[in-house]
Amino acid sequence: MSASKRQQILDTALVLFVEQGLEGAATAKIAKEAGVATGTLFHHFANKQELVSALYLAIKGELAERLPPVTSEIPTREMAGKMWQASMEWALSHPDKLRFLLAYYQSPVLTPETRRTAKFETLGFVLELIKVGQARGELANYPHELMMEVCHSLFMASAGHFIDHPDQAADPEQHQAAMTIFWNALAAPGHHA
Amino acid sequence: MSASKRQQILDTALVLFVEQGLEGAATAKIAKEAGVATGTLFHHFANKQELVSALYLAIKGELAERLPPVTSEIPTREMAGKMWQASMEWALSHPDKLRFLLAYYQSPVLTPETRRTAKFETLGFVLELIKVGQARGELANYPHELMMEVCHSLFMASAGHFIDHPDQAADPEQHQAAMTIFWNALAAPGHHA
Amino acid sequence: MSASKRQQILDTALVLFVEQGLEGAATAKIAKEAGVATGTLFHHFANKQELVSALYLAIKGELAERLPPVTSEIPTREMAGKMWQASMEWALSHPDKLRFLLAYYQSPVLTPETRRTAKFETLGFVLELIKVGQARGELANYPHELMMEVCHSLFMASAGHFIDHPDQAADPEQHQAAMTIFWNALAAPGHHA
Amino acid sequence: MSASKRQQILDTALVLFVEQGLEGAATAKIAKEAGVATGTLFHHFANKQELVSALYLAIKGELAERLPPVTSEIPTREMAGKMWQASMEWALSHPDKLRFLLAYYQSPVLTPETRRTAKFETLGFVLELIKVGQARGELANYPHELMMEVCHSLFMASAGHFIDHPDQAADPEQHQAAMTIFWNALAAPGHHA
DNA sequence: AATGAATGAGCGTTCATTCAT
DNA sequence: GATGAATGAACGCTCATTCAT
Repeated sequence: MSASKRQQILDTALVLFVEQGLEGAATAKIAKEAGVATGTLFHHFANKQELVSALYLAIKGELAERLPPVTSEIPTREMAGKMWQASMEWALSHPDKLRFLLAYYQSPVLTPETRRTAKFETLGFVLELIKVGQARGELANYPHELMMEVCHSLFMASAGHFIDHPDQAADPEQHQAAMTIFWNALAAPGHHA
Repeated sequence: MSASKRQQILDTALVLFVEQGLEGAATAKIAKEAGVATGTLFHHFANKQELVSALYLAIKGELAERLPPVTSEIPTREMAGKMWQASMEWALSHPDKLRFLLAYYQSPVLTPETRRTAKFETLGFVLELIKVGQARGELANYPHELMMEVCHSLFMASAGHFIDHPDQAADPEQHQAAMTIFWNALAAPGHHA
Repeated sequence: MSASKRQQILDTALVLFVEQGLEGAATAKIAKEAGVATGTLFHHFANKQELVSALYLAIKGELAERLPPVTSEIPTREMAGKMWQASMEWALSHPDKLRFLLAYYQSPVLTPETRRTAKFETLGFVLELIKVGQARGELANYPHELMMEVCHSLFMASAGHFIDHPDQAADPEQHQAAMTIFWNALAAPGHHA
Repeated sequence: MSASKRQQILDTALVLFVEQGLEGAATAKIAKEAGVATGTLFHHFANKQELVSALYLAIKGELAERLPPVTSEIPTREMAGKMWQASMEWALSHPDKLRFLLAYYQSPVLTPETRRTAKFETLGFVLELIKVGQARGELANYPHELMMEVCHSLFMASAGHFIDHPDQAADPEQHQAAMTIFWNALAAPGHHA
């Protein structure tokens, strides 16, 4: 029961944070909506800030889990395509989670520490993929940090776009377009689509 | 004096919002820091929400003002390059303003109305540029909304990256890389760098 | 009006602190009882702790004001008697104030800083009196700090006793006894009553 | 183990109450620090109030145990001196306990009932000593209650003073002075030191 | 007896906003 | 227009206490 109460709180917090913002969602409201007492929330999370961080990391972790392992047995473009597709499928089936990441990635309420953990622990595979692609000459030789930012922002922007416009998300051509944009942004000369 | 007080409030609000978040920056704190009375803030802005919106639109407007007019007399790639450079120069000389846009673009505290105004009034020229580029066959024929999201997110991510890493911002090669990524993302086949 | 609200809060706080203890008297209760809004209390005192300290120092200061100036023109015993009487009169006409000092002098809720201020700023005259008396050979040559503690505790205990037992406070002989105890405690050999 | 848990709780409560005040020391904190579960504390003490009272009475009782029995076979002054010395030795070797008594004797958190029990059950011998001394003409004929208050307050003040100033506690002359003050305060005329 | 997760009333404090001056 | 004291609802959080295990 205890673990489930913790989870209920996280689930409810996600919905309320996305709907009403971090400050719009009072801890008492979250607890009530989750069907637990106010005190229970603070039994599981030392304070509201920690609830936000825990939620952020849980979501990033969940995304990371859904992704296929990086392998160099297939061309980088194919590998990147699989990644993109898996991520996008996850995003479209968990729109609230994507929106939460989108809304608070840059917010000052997230500690740099939390951001860092999210970046390196859960997105380490992106860096790996970039290195492999560069070694094979399939990806351009831009600085790694810049490339990671580009990966992150293009995916987030595309996913957000599709979530905001479900009609367009239903069109495979648009998905194809988004993936092509992503690939062309980072491909080495001669490897563009 | 009155007009200047309004501006003092906006200037102070920007700094405090970026440093401490929207809710971390109490109106009383903003007023005090700006050197005006609490009540004065509410003479100039009906409520806090309006202060946030006014600040958001003022910043977007300031950015729009710095940009060169869209013209079809030069190749799209050159035009896009000028746009990118002018935007980036503005961003790097106003890091707080960029960070503010970055942090609150996706936040639920901004009304959809404000977001819409920002998008169409101040970023209308981006759409214009896309249309011109597509007509000439220099830009790919992706859906306009998707392309605008990509423009926005790539610029924001790159500018944020350079502001966070001033050492890398000093390297012209990195700026070149960022621009190339931007161009390649949207260029029509055969027009990649 | 503003100064009076501050005073209303102090007056109400005194009563509630004595009746219900520091923690029993919620800030909201104090404000309500004082006829002001909760926020007003915090407009005048940064936090509850500061309200307690301000009250403590205000009371000590009020007592100090009531006392006659130390002079060496009369015998030490007479001088001490005047002090004692003036203090006791004040205490008996402000029983709540005396009780407040009594209850919180040793409490860990008072910062050492506040205690120190009370001791030296408002009770400096006691030290002065002791020095004069010793110079004249009328007071015993015990260490000053010990003597001050004795002065303080004998007065507090006696005043508390009389406040708890109004019937005994009405008997001049008992007051005489208390004063004699006080004098004999500190008198030099040969000067006892 | 059970009896020892009760004792662990009392020991820990003493330390935390003295350090952080009655309200600063949450029952959960006490339990944790004592190495027992929250619920265990409430098995041994019906509620927090009872824990405080039990602690208060236990300490008073411990002090009473250390004292020599009152006898009329030696002069009152000698008897009082033995009492004072035994009490002071106990106080100096249990500074936290003394401080606890000091801090909460006057506090409204202690029920009058507890205070009364402490006064008559554990300090009955003081009254006895006073009566014997008066019968012999060695102590002044002041009202008993006043004399008991004086005994109590002088001892508490002196003990507190020595605990706060260990350097002065090391000086036998200061102890002599404190005892002389105590005796002179209550001695009958002609019996002063 | 012992545990510790759960409770929810109540706390100290904040803060957007008002309004008399 | 400008001021800042005053407001009070709402917040994050605490904590004595309970109870199923």
